[in-house]
Amino acid sequence: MATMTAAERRARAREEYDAFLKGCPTNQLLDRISDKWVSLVVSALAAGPMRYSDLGRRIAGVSAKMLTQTLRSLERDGIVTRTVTPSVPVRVDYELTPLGASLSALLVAVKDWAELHISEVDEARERYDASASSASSASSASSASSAS
Amino acid sequence: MATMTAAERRARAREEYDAFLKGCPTNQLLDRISDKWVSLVVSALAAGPMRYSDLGRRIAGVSAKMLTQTLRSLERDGIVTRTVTPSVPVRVDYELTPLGASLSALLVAVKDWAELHISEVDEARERYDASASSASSASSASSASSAS
DNA sequence: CCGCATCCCCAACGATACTG
DNA sequence: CAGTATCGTTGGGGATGCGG
Repeated sequence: MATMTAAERRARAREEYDAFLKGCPTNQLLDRISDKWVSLVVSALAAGPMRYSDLGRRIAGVSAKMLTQTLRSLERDGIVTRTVTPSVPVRVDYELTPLGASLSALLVAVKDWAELHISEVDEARERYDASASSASSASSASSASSAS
Repeated sequence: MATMTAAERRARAREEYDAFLKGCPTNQLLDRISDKWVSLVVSALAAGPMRYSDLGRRIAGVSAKMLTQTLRSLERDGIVTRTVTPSVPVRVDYELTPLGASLSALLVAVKDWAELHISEVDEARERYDASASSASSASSASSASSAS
Protein backbone atom coordinates (compact mmCIF):
# COMPACT_ATOMS: atom_id res chain seq x y z
CA MET A 1 0.00 0.00 0.00
CA ALA A 2 3.03 2.21 -0.19
CA THR A 3 2.13 3.27 -3.70
CA MET A 4 -0.90 5.46 -4.07
CA THR A 5 -2.93 5.83 -7.21
CA ALA A 6 -4.01 9.23 -8.37
CA ALA A 7 -7.56 8.31 -7.43
CA GLU A 8 -6.53 7.45 -3.91
CA ARG A 9 -4.65 10.68 -3.57
CA ARG A 10 -7.74 12.49 -4.78
CA ALA A 11 -9.88 10.76 -2.19
CA ARG A 12 -7.39 11.72 0.47
CA ALA A 13 -7.23 15.23 -0.80
CA ARG A 14 -10.98 15.42 -0.61
CA GLU A 15 -11.03 14.47 3.05
CA GLU A 16 -8.42 17.06 3.83
CA TYR A 17 -10.35 19.45 1.68
CA ASP A 18 -13.51 18.98 3.69
CA ALA A 19 -11.70 19.43 6.95
CA PHE A 20 -9.83 22.35 5.53
CA LEU A 21 -12.96 24.10 4.38
CA LYS A 22 -14.58 23.72 7.75
CA GLY A 23 -11.88 25.92 9.14
CA CYS A 24 -11.55 28.18 6.15
CA PRO A 25 -14.20 30.86 6.40
CA THR A 26 -13.14 32.47 3.17
CA ASN A 27 -14.17 29.47 1.19
CA GLN A 28 -17.45 29.20 3.05
CA LEU A 29 -18.17 32.73 2.09
CA LEU A 30 -16.97 32.23 -1.46
CA ASP A 31 -19.37 29.33 -1.72
CA ARG A 32 -22.22 31.38 -0.43
CA ILE A 33 -21.53 34.20 -2.82
CA SER A 34 -21.24 32.01 -5.87
CA ASP A 35 -24.82 30.95 -5.39
CA LYS A 36 -27.15 31.83 -8.21
CA TRP A 37 -30.01 33.13 -6.09
CA VAL A 38 -27.78 35.06 -3.76
CA SER A 39 -26.44 37.22 -6.54
CA LEU A 40 -29.90 37.83 -7.92
CA VAL A 41 -31.37 38.75 -4.55
CA VAL A 42 -28.50 41.02 -3.63
CA SER A 43 -28.67 42.70 -7.01
CA ALA A 44 -32.39 43.23 -6.66
CA LEU A 45 -31.97 44.72 -3.21
CA ALA A 46 -29.18 46.98 -4.39
CA ALA A 47 -31.89 49.25 -5.77
CA GLY A 48 -33.44 49.61 -2.34
CA PRO A 49 -35.56 47.79 0.25
CA MET A 50 -38.17 45.39 -1.05
CA ARG A 51 -41.00 43.30 0.26
CA TYR A 52 -40.87 39.54 0.12
CA SER A 53 -43.48 39.29 -2.59
CA ASP A 54 -41.84 42.08 -4.56
CA LEU A 55 -38.64 40.10 -4.62
CA GLY A 56 -40.55 37.04 -5.76
CA ARG A 57 -41.98 38.98 -8.67
CA ARG A 58 -38.78 40.83 -9.47
CA ILE A 59 -36.64 37.75 -9.67
CA ALA A 60 -39.14 35.75 -11.71
CA GLY A 61 -38.10 32.07 -11.85
CA VAL A 62 -37.57 31.74 -8.11
CA SER A 63 -39.71 29.48 -5.96
CA ALA A 64 -40.97 30.63 -2.58
CA LYS A 65 -38.83 28.00 -0.97
CA MET A 66 -35.57 29.16 -2.48
CA LEU A 67 -36.39 32.80 -1.93
CA THR A 68 -37.02 32.26 1.76
CA GLN A 69 -34.01 30.01 2.10
CA THR A 70 -31.74 32.49 0.38
CA LEU A 71 -33.04 35.43 2.39
CA ARG A 72 -32.65 33.49 5.63
CA SER A 73 -29.02 32.67 4.94
CA LEU A 74 -28.32 36.24 3.91
CA GLU A 75 -29.96 37.50 7.07
CA ARG A 76 -27.94 35.09 9.15
CA ASP A 77 -24.76 36.33 7.51
CA GLY A 78 -25.66 39.92 8.20
CA ILE A 79 -26.05 40.77 4.53
CA VAL A 80 -29.72 41.76 4.75
CA THR A 81 -32.10 42.83 7.47
CA ARG A 82 -35.58 41.43 7.87
CA THR A 83 -38.27 43.77 9.16
CA VAL A 84 -41.68 42.40 10.06
CA THR A 85 -44.60 44.82 10.20
CA PRO A 86 -47.44 43.07 12.05
CA SER A 87 -50.27 44.66 10.12
CA VAL A 88 -53.38 42.68 9.25
CA PRO A 89 -51.77 40.99 6.29
CA VAL A 90 -48.26 40.65 7.59
CA ARG A 91 -45.70 42.70 5.79
CA VAL A 92 -42.02 41.85 5.63
CA ASP A 93 -39.35 44.08 4.19
CA TYR A 94 -35.81 43.14 3.31
CA GLU A 95 -32.98 45.57 3.02
CA LEU A 96 -29.25 45.41 2.50
CA THR A 97 -27.09 46.10 5.51
CA PRO A 98 -24.02 48.29 5.00
CA LEU A 99 -22.09 45.04 4.80
CA GLY A 100 -24.48 43.77 2.15
CA ALA A 101 -24.20 47.01 0.26
CA SER A 102 -20.44 46.68 0.05
CA LEU A 103 -20.89 43.18 -1.30
CA SER A 104 -23.49 44.26 -3.81
CA ALA A 105 -20.99 46.72 -5.22
CA LEU A 106 -18.75 43.81 -6.16
CA LEU A 107 -21.58 41.83 -7.66
CA VAL A 108 -22.58 44.82 -9.72
CA ALA A 109 -19.00 45.03 -10.95
CA VAL A 110 -19.22 41.42 -12.07
CA LYS A 111 -22.49 42.12 -13.80
CA ASP A 112 -20.95 45.10 -15.55
CA TRP A 113 -18.04 42.95 -16.62
CA ALA A 114 -20.43 40.41 -18.07
CA GLU A 115 -22.27 43.06 -20.05
CA LEU A 116 -19.07 44.60 -21.25
CA HIS A 117 -17.42 41.39 -22.40
CA ILE A 118 -20.35 39.28 -23.49
CA SER A 119 -19.58 39.95 -27.14
CA GLU A 120 -16.02 38.70 -26.76
CA VAL A 121 -17.28 35.59 -25.06
CA ASP A 122 -19.81 35.00 -27.82
CA GLU A 123 -17.12 35.31 -30.45
CA ALA A 124 -14.89 32.92 -28.56
CA ARG A 125 -17.72 30.42 -28.37
CA GLU A 126 -18.40 30.61 -32.07
CA ARG A 127 -14.75 30.14 -32.86
CA TYR A 128 -14.54 27.22 -30.48
CA ASP A 129 -17.64 25.54 -31.84
CA ALA A 130 -16.52 26.11 -35.41
CA SER A 131 -13.10 24.58 -34.89
CA ALA A 132 -14.60 21.72 -32.92
CA SER A 133 -16.92 20.77 -35.78
CA SER A 134 -14.28 21.28 -38.43
CA ALA A 135 -12.08 18.88 -36.53
CA SER A 136 -14.37 16.00 -37.43
CA SER A 137 -15.26 17.22 -40.93
CA ALA A 138 -12.70 19.64 -42.28
CA SER A 139 -14.72 20.45 -45.39
CA SER A 140 -17.94 22.08 -44.24
CA ALA A 141 -17.41 25.24 -42.26
CA SER A 142 -20.50 25.35 -40.11
CA SER A 143 -21.65 28.79 -39.15
CA ALA A 144 -22.63 28.81 -35.53
CA SER A 145 -25.87 30.58 -34.81
CA SER A 146 -24.95 34.15 -34.19
CA ALA A 147 -26.06 35.87 -31.04
CA SER A 148 -28.92 38.34 -30.97
CA MET B 1 -59.64 31.43 -14.92
CA ALA B 2 -59.53 35.17 -14.67
CA THR B 3 -58.12 34.97 -11.21
CA MET B 4 -54.61 33.58 -10.92
CA THR B 5 -53.11 32.14 -7.81
CA ALA B 6 -49.63 33.09 -6.78
CA ALA B 7 -48.49 29.59 -7.70
CA GLU B 8 -49.90 29.91 -11.19
CA ARG B 9 -48.24 33.21 -11.65
CA ARG B 10 -44.99 31.66 -10.51
CA ALA B 11 -45.31 28.86 -13.04
CA ARG B 12 -45.98 31.40 -15.74
CA ALA B 13 -43.11 33.53 -14.62
CA ARG B 14 -40.86 30.54 -14.80
CA GLU B 15 -41.68 29.87 -18.44
CA GLU B 16 -41.04 33.46 -19.33
CA TYR B 17 -37.90 33.29 -17.26
CA ASP B 18 -36.54 30.36 -19.22
CA ALA B 19 -37.24 32.00 -22.53
CA PHE B 20 -35.87 35.25 -21.24
CA LEU B 21 -32.64 33.73 -20.12
CA LYS B 22 -32.06 32.10 -23.48
CA GLY B 23 -31.82 35.53 -25.01
CA CYS B 24 -30.08 37.20 -22.13
CA PRO B 25 -26.36 36.57 -22.43
CA THR B 26 -25.58 38.49 -19.29
CA ASN B 27 -27.42 35.99 -17.18
CA GLN B 28 -25.77 33.11 -18.95
CA LEU B 29 -22.46 34.58 -18.06
CA LEU B 30 -23.53 35.39 -14.52
CA ASP B 31 -24.52 31.77 -14.15
CA ARG B 32 -21.18 30.61 -15.41
CA ILE B 33 -19.29 32.90 -13.12
CA SER B 34 -21.23 31.99 -10.03
CA ASP B 35 -20.02 28.43 -10.39
CA LYS B 36 -17.94 27.15 -7.53
CA TRP B 37 -15.22 25.52 -9.62
CA VAL B 38 -14.94 28.36 -12.06
CA SER B 39 -13.93 30.81 -9.38
CA LEU B 40 -11.42 28.40 -7.91
CA VAL B 41 -9.83 27.60 -11.26
CA VAL B 42 -9.63 31.21 -12.32
CA SER B 43 -8.15 32.16 -8.97
CA ALA B 44 -5.56 29.42 -9.25
CA LEU B 45 -4.61 30.48 -12.76
CA ALA B 46 -4.35 34.10 -11.71
CA ALA B 47 -0.92 33.25 -10.34
CA GLY B 48 0.24 32.05 -13.74
CA PRO B 49 -0.06 29.16 -16.22
CA MET B 50 -0.50 25.71 -14.78
CA ARG B 51 -0.61 22.14 -15.96
CA TYR B 52 -3.76 20.10 -15.68
CA SER B 53 -2.41 17.92 -12.92
CA ASP B 54 -1.06 20.93 -11.08
CA LEU B 55 -4.50 22.44 -11.04
CA GLY B 56 -5.90 19.17 -9.74
CA ARG B 57 -3.47 19.23 -6.86
CA ARG B 58 -3.77 22.93 -6.20
CA ILE B 59 -7.52 22.96 -5.96
CA ALA B 60 -7.72 19.83 -3.80
CA GLY B 61 -11.31 18.57 -3.57
CA VAL B 62 -11.95 18.69 -7.30
CA SER B 63 -12.60 15.53 -9.31
CA ALA B 64 -10.95 15.02 -12.68
CA LYS B 65 -14.35 15.23 -14.28
CA MET B 66 -15.25 18.61 -12.90
CA LEU B 67 -11.81 19.99 -13.55
CA THR B 68 -11.93 19.02 -17.21
CA GLN B 69 -15.51 20.15 -17.55
CA THR B 70 -14.77 23.50 -16.00
CA LEU B 71 -11.64 24.05 -18.06
CA ARG B 72 -13.48 23.15 -21.25
CA SER B 73 -16.23 25.65 -20.65
CA LEU B 74 -13.69 28.30 -19.73
CA GLU B 75 -11.74 27.57 -22.87
CA ARG B 76 -14.89 27.78 -24.95
CA ASP B 77 -15.70 31.12 -23.40
CA GLY B 78 -12.26 32.45 -24.19
CA ILE B 79 -11.27 32.74 -20.53
CA VAL B 80 -8.38 30.31 -20.69
CA THR B 81 -6.16 28.86 -23.39
CA ARG B 82 -5.34 25.19 -23.63
CA THR B 83 -1.91 24.24 -24.92
CA VAL B 84 -1.13 20.63 -25.70
CA THR B 85 2.49 19.55 -25.84
CA PRO B 86 2.57 16.17 -27.58
CA SER B 87 5.45 14.74 -25.64
CA VAL B 88 5.45 11.08 -24.70
CA PRO B 89 3.24 11.55 -21.72
CA VAL B 90 1.02 14.29 -23.03
CA ARG B 91 1.38 17.61 -21.32
CA VAL B 92 -1.37 20.20 -21.21
CA ASP B 93 -0.99 23.74 -19.95
CA TYR B 94 -3.74 26.15 -19.14
CA GLU B 95 -3.37 29.89 -18.99
CA LEU B 96 -5.64 32.87 -18.54
CA THR B 97 -6.35 34.92 -21.63
CA PRO B 98 -6.35 38.73 -21.25
CA LEU B 99 -10.11 38.42 -21.00
CA GLY B 100 -9.73 35.83 -18.28
CA ALA B 101 -7.22 38.01 -16.47
CA SER B 102 -9.69 40.88 -16.34
CA LEU B 103 -12.27 38.53 -14.88
CA SER B 104 -9.86 37.11 -12.36
CA ALA B 105 -9.27 40.62 -11.05
CA LEU B 106 -12.94 40.79 -10.07
CA LEU B 107 -12.91 37.37 -8.48
CA VAL B 108 -9.85 38.32 -6.51
CA ALA B 109 -11.73 41.39 -5.33
CA VAL B 110 -14.53 39.15 -4.11
CA LYS B 111 -12.05 36.92 -2.36
CA ASP B 112 -10.48 39.94 -0.70
CA TRP B 113 -13.90 41.10 0.38
CA ALA B 114 -14.55 37.71 1.95
CA GLU B 115 -11.29 37.78 3.85
CA LEU B 116 -11.87 41.32 4.98
CA HIS B 117 -15.42 40.82 6.20
CA ILE B 118 -15.42 37.24 7.38
CA SER B 119 -15.25 38.33 10.99
CA GLU B 120 -18.33 40.50 10.62
CA VAL B 121 -20.18 37.62 9.04
CA ASP B 122 -19.15 35.29 11.80
CA GLU B 123 -20.37 37.70 14.43
CA ALA B 124 -23.64 38.11 12.59
CA ARG B 125 -24.09 34.34 12.48
CA GLU B 126 -23.46 33.95 16.18
CA ARG B 127 -25.90 36.69 16.96
CA TYR B 128 -28.49 35.14 14.66
CA ASP B 129 -28.06 31.65 16.07
CA ALA B 130 -28.17 32.94 19.62
CA SER B 131 -31.40 34.86 19.13
CA ALA B 132 -32.92 31.98 17.19
CA SER B 133 -32.37 29.51 19.99
CA SER B 134 -33.44 31.96 22.66
CA ALA B 135 -36.67 32.45 20.76
CA SER B 136 -37.83 28.89 21.40
CA SER B 137 -36.33 28.49 24.87
CA ALA B 138 -35.49 31.78 26.49
CA SER B 139 -33.69 30.06 29.34
CA SER B 140 -30.90 27.94 27.89
CA ALA B 141 -28.57 29.90 25.69
CA SER B 142 -26.88 27.32 23.49
CA SER B 143 -23.43 28.37 22.46
CA ALA B 144 -22.96 28.04 18.73
CA SER B 145 -19.72 26.38 17.75
CA SER B 146 -17.35 29.21 17.31
CA ALA B 147 -15.18 29.40 14.21
CA SER B 148 -11.48 28.76 14.40
C1' DC C 1 -0.39 12.16 -18.45
C1' DC C 2 -4.77 13.78 -20.23
C1' DG C 3 -9.57 13.24 -20.53
C1' DC C 4 -13.74 10.96 -22.14
C1' DA C 5 -17.68 7.56 -21.25
C1' DT C 6 -20.40 5.16 -18.00
C1' DC C 7 -22.79 4.31 -13.86
C1' DC C 8 -24.80 5.79 -9.76
C1' DC C 9 -26.11 8.50 -5.83
C1' DC C 10 -27.75 12.15 -3.20
C1' DA C 11 -28.88 16.87 -2.15
C1' DA C 12 -30.84 20.66 -4.26
C1' DC C 13 -34.76 22.41 -6.17
C1' DG C 14 -39.84 22.78 -7.58
C1' DA C 15 -44.66 21.82 -6.60
C1' DT C 16 -48.15 21.38 -3.43
C1' DA C 17 -50.66 21.93 0.70
C1' DC C 18 -51.14 23.90 5.16
C1' DT C 19 -50.45 27.49 9.38
C1' DG C 20 -50.24 32.30 11.60
C1' DC D 1 -49.14 38.02 2.75
C1' DA D 2 -45.26 35.39 4.57
C1' DG D 3 -43.52 31.25 5.81
C1' DT D 4 -43.17 25.97 6.88
C1' DA D 5 -43.41 20.93 5.92
C1' DT D 6 -43.53 17.22 2.85
C1' DC D 7 -42.78 14.64 -1.28
C1' DG D 8 -41.01 13.74 -6.09
C1' DT D 9 -37.92 14.62 -9.50
C1' DT D 10 -33.66 15.73 -11.71
C1' DG D 11 -29.20 16.68 -12.78
C1' DG D 12 -24.71 17.78 -10.65
C1' DG D 13 -20.89 15.55 -9.66
C1' DG D 14 -17.96 11.57 -7.70
C1' DA D 15 -15.93 6.86 -8.82
C1' DT D 16 -14.28 3.78 -12.12
C1' DG D 17 -12.35 2.14 -16.36
C1' DC D 18 -10.77 2.69 -21.11
C1' DG D 19 -8.57 5.15 -25.14
C1' DG D 20 -5.06 8.32 -27.11
